[in-house]
Amino acid sequence: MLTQNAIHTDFTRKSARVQMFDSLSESINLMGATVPFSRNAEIFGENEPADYVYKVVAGAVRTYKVLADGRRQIGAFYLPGDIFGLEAKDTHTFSSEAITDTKILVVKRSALMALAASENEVARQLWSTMGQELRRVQEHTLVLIKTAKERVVSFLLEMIERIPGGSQLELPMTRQDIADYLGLTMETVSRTLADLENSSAIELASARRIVLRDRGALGRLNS
Amino acid sequence: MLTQNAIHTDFTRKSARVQMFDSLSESINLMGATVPFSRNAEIFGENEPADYVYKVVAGAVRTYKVLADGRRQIGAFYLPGDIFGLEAKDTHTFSSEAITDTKILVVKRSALMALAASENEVARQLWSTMGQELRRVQEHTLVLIKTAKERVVSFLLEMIERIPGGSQLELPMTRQDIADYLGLTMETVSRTLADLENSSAIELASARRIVLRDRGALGRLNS
DNA sequence: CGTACCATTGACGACGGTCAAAAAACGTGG
DNA sequence: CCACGTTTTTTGACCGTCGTCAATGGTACG
Repeated sequence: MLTQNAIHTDFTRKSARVQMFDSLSESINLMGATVPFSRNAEIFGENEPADYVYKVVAGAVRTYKVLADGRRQIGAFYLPGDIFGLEAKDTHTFSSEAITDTKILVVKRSALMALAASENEVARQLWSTMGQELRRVQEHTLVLIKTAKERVVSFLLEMIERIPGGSQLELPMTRQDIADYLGLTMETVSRTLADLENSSAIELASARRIVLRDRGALGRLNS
Repeated sequence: MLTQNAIHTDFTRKSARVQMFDSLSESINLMGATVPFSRNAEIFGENEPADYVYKVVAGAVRTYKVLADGRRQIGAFYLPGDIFGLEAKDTHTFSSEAITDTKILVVKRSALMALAASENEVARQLWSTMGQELRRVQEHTLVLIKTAKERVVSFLLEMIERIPGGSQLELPMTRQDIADYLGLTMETVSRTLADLENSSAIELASARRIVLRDRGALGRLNS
């Protein structure tokens, strides 16, 4: 993917006046090119060279791997503001796709690394971003040993934290995506959500619109 | 933990002539103090300040988290040569214990970071070590969505790669450790190993000594 | 308005968990 | 070095959760 031109931008002057607090994110804003991806379009593939780093502007992204027999594991969902595709080695370990029509900032990895060499704060935040990612994945392994109900609740609580909108949850992903993220089948996800609605912990306004009615109950169910 | 003195070493002269290929590991060798931990001793605890970085000299280490209801998830096993306890933030996310009597090199994180600031190669390898760790955890999430048999086979194949000794596998950890690493019960681990022996893919010389008899079969079972 | 795609619901069975007991391995001290 | 107590591992019986297969219902988009 990304065979286009348009990726290259002159950033030498801009990067000189990088902010001190969120300089990594700011640098990507300044140096990056905005690229649109339509629903289900591949952003990068497993084992492809990791020449770019990405930041979601609008929409949502999933990273995933597919096992030999077709089972798919979704490693993470990325939402507006999230940085992804950052690798220590030079190839991507996961594939990634746009979940909905999505706008993504794309920046050359080499440019970011070069900037990190001179701007200490950028280097520090690259390190910190990688660390956050490591924590996220570690937390995810904890979710994968829980029961189906606990996994679904964990997912809802994770998303309510990350998607703005109070107790209203507008999900961009399908039941199958949720299932592959949680190591369940979509039938089990669907049934579990129905259960949670029956116990009036949540309300399914529509399939993709979920209202968290009783967070206390959800917290208790989260193991 | 680690309230001792003995951690401080003068490394300024030594670090000046650090090797170029495995400088991080070498630096820890030079700067670190060797500390013995006996079987089941805690090395560091969850949420404790991450002031030190560790490298296994001899023995084996597990990192883990315990959920509210007592379920334990082992995040990783570390064997001689492995570096662990490296964090981006300043507290540990997992606890860690010695599996057997173990010797561990301990080095101040601040010292390592200071060295990284001047020695570019050390900084590069810190980055790379963190990246390897991220990959390991990502691979682990893939294991956690498989069937019991596949998980056990994955475990055996991982360990045969990491523990020297050809097809002979001398495991330092208990069935319970393996179970908590794989998200299974120890009964299921035990039964699955018995299955694998019945199909003559492996041989249980003793509980902790396993011989991989048919790697082709094991590879096929690994999904 | 029709056609995919997506989500829900039902029936059923298997995989792996739970509880319990026996067997084996290990370590310690007499 | 053996005997004994503790820990670890194995094996058995049973059951619940979640996966599978299948059909129906809902939603969105051209």
